[in-house]
Amino acid sequence: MKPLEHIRNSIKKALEENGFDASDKTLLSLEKPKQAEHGDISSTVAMNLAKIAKKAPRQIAQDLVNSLNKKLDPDYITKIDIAGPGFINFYLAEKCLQQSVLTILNEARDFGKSNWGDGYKINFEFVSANPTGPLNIVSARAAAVGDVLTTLFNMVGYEAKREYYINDAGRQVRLLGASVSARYMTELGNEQPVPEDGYHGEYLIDLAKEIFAKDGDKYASLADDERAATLGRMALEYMIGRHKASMKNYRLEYDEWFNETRIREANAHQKVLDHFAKTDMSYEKEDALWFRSSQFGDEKDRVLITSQGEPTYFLIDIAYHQNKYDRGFETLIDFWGPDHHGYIPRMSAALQALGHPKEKFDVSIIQQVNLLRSGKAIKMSKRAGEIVEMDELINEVGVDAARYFFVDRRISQPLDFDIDLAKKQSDENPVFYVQYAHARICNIMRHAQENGVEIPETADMSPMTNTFELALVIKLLDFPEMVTKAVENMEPHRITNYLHETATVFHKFYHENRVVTEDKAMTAARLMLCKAAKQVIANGLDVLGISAPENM
RNA sequence: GCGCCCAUAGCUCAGCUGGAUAGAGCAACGGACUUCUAAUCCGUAGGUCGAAGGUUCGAAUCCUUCUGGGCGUGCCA
Repeated sequence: MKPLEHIRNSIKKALEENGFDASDKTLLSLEKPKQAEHGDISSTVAMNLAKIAKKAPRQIAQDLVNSLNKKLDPDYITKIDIAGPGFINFYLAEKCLQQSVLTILNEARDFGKSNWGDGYKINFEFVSANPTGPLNIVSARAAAVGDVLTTLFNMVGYEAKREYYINDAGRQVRLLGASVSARYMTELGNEQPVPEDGYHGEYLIDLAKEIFAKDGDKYASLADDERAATLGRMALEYMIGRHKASMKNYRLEYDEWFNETRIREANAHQKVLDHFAKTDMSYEKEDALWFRSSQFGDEKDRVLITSQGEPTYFLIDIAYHQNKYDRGFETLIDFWGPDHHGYIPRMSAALQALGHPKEKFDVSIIQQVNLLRSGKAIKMSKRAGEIVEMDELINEVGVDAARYFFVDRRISQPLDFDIDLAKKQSDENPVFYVQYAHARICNIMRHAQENGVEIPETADMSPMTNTFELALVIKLLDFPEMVTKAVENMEPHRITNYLHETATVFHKFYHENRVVTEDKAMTAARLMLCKAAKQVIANGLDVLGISAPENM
């Protein structure tokens, strides 16, 4: 058993023994004291109980410690203190930390995993960009965040899937067709303007050229709307293909690419309309059909069917979300761009009206990205081809740096992405700092082997006693805790922070302790410690989808 | 007007759900390579946590108001 688990279990039993309710998981959370003299692990449970129990926190702490002293294994804990207003501080036994190195290595790739989520099925939908143009920078951030969070949820025992919704129908697709058709005719020498609200990006000129090179003037004789439809389908396919290629290049594998057409062809939105009609959730006004979203806290009611008789995007989207529930997902989590936050109340309202509890649908807004080059913001305008594309950025800075930077910030925070920094191969760049720690460990291993020292499968860890070594183990043991916290708070940046801190602790250890020496027992123990550090850093980088280089 | 996000060191940000003396990284300055990679480490300096109230044993963290910034507020998607 790992020391944190042991402490947690013991606190739980101590709580029960003293007549407290121990079912609240948050009561059992542990923290690391900032000052070394406050021990290795600390619990605030006594202070948190003070209000409920209406007793002095130090008194509660004393009662708990009395129980704890009877339960704790001296192989794990050498001392328990009560300090300040009622902190309970635990001092870990050296032996316990030494053995923990072996535990980490034993769990290897599974170190960090747990069954906290209990197989609960969650659908993560993210990016879902319109297939009318290349993916932009915000999509790149959403992709990184969504991918990493899905990985984290799966690590702690949820059954989480990645999903991408493709809007391959509706008004914007017609506009795409009209736009590419205009570009195509222009290519043939019959200049036509791209519709005002169409897509003006250069990528459609390129596509028109491609079509012309392949098929010549084959489509010129078609009627305008027929040509727009035909070329529109080609453009759609081309764009979706590009989106898929971008994601693959970004090391992101979706479980599902879901076409809007599937909803429309199955007439799934009709079921939503029927349900709303039956439950009096909809009404007609000014030739349109409205949904009573204001009854669920939205500012006003929303249109389901326009006065022209067309289903709105909103209606189709409701049916799509219902479809996700129908496929067995218990909770839906969407990541949307900042321009969509006004859309949350109406979708939440619709799903509640369909009988889904409010908490079964959650949206996280991923804030915008500002690209910086030479310290200045790059203007990203959606107009007339000034889009800075996701692929351009990835090609310039690399997948590793891009993923790290996009995840290294709270998602509710706008992100400044410094292109120069991301490319820099120096200590200023956190990605290299972390990767370097991994490469450095690999190098120690190589050096050992070159000098005839075999990398041990196991070792007597008792020579490992100094503060740098023990500090490293304590840091490594914190990894599963970090993973759980990242999931609970939907905060993937905790993983990058953790990795950076771990790299720091390792570099300090490296600086103070020579690993491969004449002392065979010490060498073996430190090699084991290095292996454990390598494993944890690799696991963390793996969560982020970032490579763990053997040398740099 | 209303709604969402935000305000912490010169810059970029953490701050583990209310805890102990507010921390990193960059930038600045001063040190450490005959050593398993100096892509590293050590040290110095830098703060009225936007402002004012409130809640309590205790607030950067929770509540209210204000100031200042970003975004949104279609029978678009």
